[in-house]
Amino acid sequence: MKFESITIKDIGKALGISTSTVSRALRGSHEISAETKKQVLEYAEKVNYRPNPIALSLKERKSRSIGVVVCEIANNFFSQAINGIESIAYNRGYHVIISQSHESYKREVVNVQHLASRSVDGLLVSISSETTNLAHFINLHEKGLPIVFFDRVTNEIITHKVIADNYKAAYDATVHLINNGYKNIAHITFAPFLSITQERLAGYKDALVKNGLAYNERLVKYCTYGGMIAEEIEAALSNLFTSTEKPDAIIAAGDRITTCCLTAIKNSGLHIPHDIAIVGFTNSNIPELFAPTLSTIRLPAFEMGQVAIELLINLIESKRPVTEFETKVLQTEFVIRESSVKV
Amino acid sequence: MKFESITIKDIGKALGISTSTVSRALRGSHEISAETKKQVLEYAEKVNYRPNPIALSLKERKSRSIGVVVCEIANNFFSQAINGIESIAYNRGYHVIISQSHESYKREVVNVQHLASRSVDGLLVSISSETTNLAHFINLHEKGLPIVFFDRVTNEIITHKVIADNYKAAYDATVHLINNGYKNIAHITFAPFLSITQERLAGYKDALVKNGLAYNERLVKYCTYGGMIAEEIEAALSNLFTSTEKPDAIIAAGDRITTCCLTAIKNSGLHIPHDIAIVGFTNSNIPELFAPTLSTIRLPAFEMGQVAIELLINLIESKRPVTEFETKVLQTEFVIRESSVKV
DNA sequence: TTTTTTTACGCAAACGTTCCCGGGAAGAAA
DNA sequence: TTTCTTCCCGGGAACGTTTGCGTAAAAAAA
Repeated sequence: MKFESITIKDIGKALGISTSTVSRALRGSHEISAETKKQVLEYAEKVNYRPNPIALSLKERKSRSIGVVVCEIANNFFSQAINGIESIAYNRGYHVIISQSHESYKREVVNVQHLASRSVDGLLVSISSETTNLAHFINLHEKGLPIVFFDRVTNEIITHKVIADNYKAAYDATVHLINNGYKNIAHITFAPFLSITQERLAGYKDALVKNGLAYNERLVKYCTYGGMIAEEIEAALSNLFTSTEKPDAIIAAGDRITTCCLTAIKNSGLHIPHDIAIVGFTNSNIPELFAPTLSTIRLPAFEMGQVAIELLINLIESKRPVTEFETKVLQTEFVIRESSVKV
Repeated sequence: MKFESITIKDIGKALGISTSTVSRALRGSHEISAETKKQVLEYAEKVNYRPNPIALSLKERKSRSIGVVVCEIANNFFSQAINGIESIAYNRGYHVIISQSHESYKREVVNVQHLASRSVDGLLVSISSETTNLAHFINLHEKGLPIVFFDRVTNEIITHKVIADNYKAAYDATVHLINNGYKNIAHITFAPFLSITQERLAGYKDALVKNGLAYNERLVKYCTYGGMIAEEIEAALSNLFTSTEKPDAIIAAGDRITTCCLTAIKNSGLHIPHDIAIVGFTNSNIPELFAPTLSTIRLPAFEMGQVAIELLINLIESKRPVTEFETKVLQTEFVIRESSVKV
């Protein structure tokens, strides 16, 4: 099955003029007579002519499309971020091609290569939790492909970055729990190499220390697969609860981790927040529907997406090589609900 | 900023052979000597040659990309469906370009036109709730662009369709509520023109009638914007609760509608399931975390995506025009939890 | 040796577009 | 009348590939 469409050549033939004249008329060149222009424009309108973007891409060596690399879109944070990305990209005439790594290094590499070979003009990336080797990004970046990282970023590549203030978020959440009388605060988080993990861990640590509590690394559990695998989180939890230093509070670092924790706690018969408190990093829009209602740290996902795509498009459209890069830090939103306040 | 890459011309020049020879060597043509092939292959590998897909698209008049038109990806059903779509598309060498209508007819039209002009090879569509005029699809379809509808389908276009068994789902849910002693069962659903609305409504009606209850149209509320606008749902609810025929149960037709109903009921101080029961069509993966746990009808989103993309790719790759179309009906999953069972 | 076949490769066109360059016609300046 | 501008427009190359056709050299057959 094929899908024929009208070309500039067809118009030229129909009107008895050359393709170059048609092209120029369409672009409103001054060196085409008003009469010819009118004729071409009218005919093009009549036959509903649409320039072939593929031919244009070939000629201009750019595709007006940008690639997005995230772990998965079935995740509140990323789907909201993609909404932000799309809202801007569309207006600026760019297409968005989304690919999911599912937290797998291998798939990330494949996806990135695929996107690059599809000639995307730039990449918007949130690194997978399995990724420690960044060669696939570095290669492309060195060849001149504009890349902007968001949320899960890296210091190994000097470019624009957009992150949330994870340090402050974790700090505030920890202080909040301490102020509510919790003393054994666990932190269930992503893979240790991820920037978000490190930022949050730092905030968590500092809050503990500044409030006279010791940092206990046995209370920190890393989920290498970022919660894609429920067993991983359950293992972390059972490990916590069987240890001698049982936590009385948890800070969960992600959407899945949070819901998994809630389920596990519920199944274990513990009472929230009496036996254990929980604060979750989640962009769920229904934290009030949980029982008890869930205290959350919400990332500015939509805005992060918007800022990231703005930066990327600026990079793409910049006439001269950009040498000054910035890291934008957006504020998170901390909403205290029942799950972290003892009654 | 631009991003140069290696072409077969470069390879030819480097090896002192023509581009056609390089092309043929790369494709493993039999009319190229083993020696030359080896040379070319090795060199291509060495410089990391990647064929330019844009040039290929131009030549073959297809882009190996397919467009997906949904309401929004920040929705469990659609993000799961997209996962299904991607899982297949990737393996078969297709790119997926996602666009969101946000339940707006205007945006749907713009998106579809945009996708078409980007030369997608086919379209996977779930119609927006505002859409009553299908001209934008009919046009493209008549020009030969393969389209497969899923979830929200239409009878105005003869092509493959993939839907859930909405009739049975609604029927079963209604019967379940009746069996649990509920008599005034309300149905809060999408726009009346949507196929899913009609299918569910039919199941709901038939279940009532077959169980000796009268169908009361005042208990059915339509949300034209499919729950994108919370006020719409709230209005429907307050309308229901202030009427003389107060419902004692609700069947909510979508993700957003369900959560919105839960919030509203919670705020109104009513007790679920004592004062009012609720069953929701939702693909949320945390219905157990709600209080009370939520009885749900889950659509086979992932499978629907998979089946739809399979059908679409078959259509695209079919040598001869396809005249036999099918409508696949997949089964839903009904899980009864606390919200619909009186204690 | 001559003729035929096979092998291995190059040329050029095509996909749809833009844009440089060149040139004819008409009008203006000499 | 001749020369110079100005105004319009067409030819053709280029972007990266594939592919039909042509052909020189080598191999096989005569």
